[in-house]
Amino acid sequence: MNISEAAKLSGLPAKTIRYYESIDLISPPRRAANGYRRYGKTDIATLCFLRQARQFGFNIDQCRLLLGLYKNPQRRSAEVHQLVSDKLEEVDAHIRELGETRELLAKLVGACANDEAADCVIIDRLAGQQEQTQILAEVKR
Amino acid sequence: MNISEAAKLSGLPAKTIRYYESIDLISPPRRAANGYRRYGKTDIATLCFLRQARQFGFNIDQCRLLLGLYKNPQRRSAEVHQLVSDKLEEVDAHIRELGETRELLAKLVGACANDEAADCVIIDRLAGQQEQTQILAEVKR
DNA sequence: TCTTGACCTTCCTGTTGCTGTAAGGCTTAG
DNA sequence: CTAAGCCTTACAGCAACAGGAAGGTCAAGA
Repeated sequence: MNISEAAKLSGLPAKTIRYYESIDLISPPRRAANGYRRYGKTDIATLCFLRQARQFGFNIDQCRLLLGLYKNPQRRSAEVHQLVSDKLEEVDAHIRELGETRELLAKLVGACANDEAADCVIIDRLAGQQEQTQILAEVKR
Repeated sequence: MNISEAAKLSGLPAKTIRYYESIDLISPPRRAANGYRRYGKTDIATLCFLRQARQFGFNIDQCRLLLGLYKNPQRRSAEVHQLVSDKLEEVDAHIRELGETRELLAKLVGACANDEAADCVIIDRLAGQQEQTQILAEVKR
């Protein structure tokens, strides 16, 4: 099948498939006489695997590792487990960080007068607090 | 003061300050006779504002808007409120998305045998389920 | 037969928000 | 006089693609 059908079946844009080939994430497929790329079922399986892994938040390098394990019948499931639990921790850290940001933003939204006045708690907060003291110290000099 | 002191006081790398100037996020500072950039307290305040806004997750274009409001004494606090609550929603959406990913990853980690065997639930899951049926359909043809 | 439209190819550029590096000038201390 | 630690510009590169140009191919319809 041609690249557009491979794209449809795998759920990846054709552009992305070519890109993956260009960075040696997948091996170059056979070519038809006219130069068109030809994909088989194994290729589609690989592409699906990559789509899923990317959706799970693995970056390209991590996908490379996963793909290696996927294609290696000698793998130990513990290796896979390690990769995935590392990623889980990564995602957890990211969520915690975003959660903190969220709380701060929520406070700002709650504190803001939200009216026609120019006076704005948010602006004041963004302008900084501890920074202001630094600046005042500068001014006094 | 020179750029490196401005960097120290604002908490932004000197590189970033020059970058912000190059994309017209901040206005070019005065120059000393030797061509060095000279910064004053107002510049530092602006840079601090930007650092805070970036930490809150605002992208450069959003920072541009915020900065406009910051510098405009005629602003209405409602405009600021709007920008920030939009961002809050954005962050919430991001957190929800990551939360779903997290749950899926946790399930994978929990289901994996985590041993020396090659058999691995995670790999199977990443290889896809509904995709497999598609492939089987292909194979049968 | 010709043409139209839908494929396919490669190559180049742009995105976001910086960071790294090269190559060079200024300034100050020893 | 030299070494260090500033400063300058300009260009390249990161991730993970997306968009578009310029051109070749293929099947269907007038």
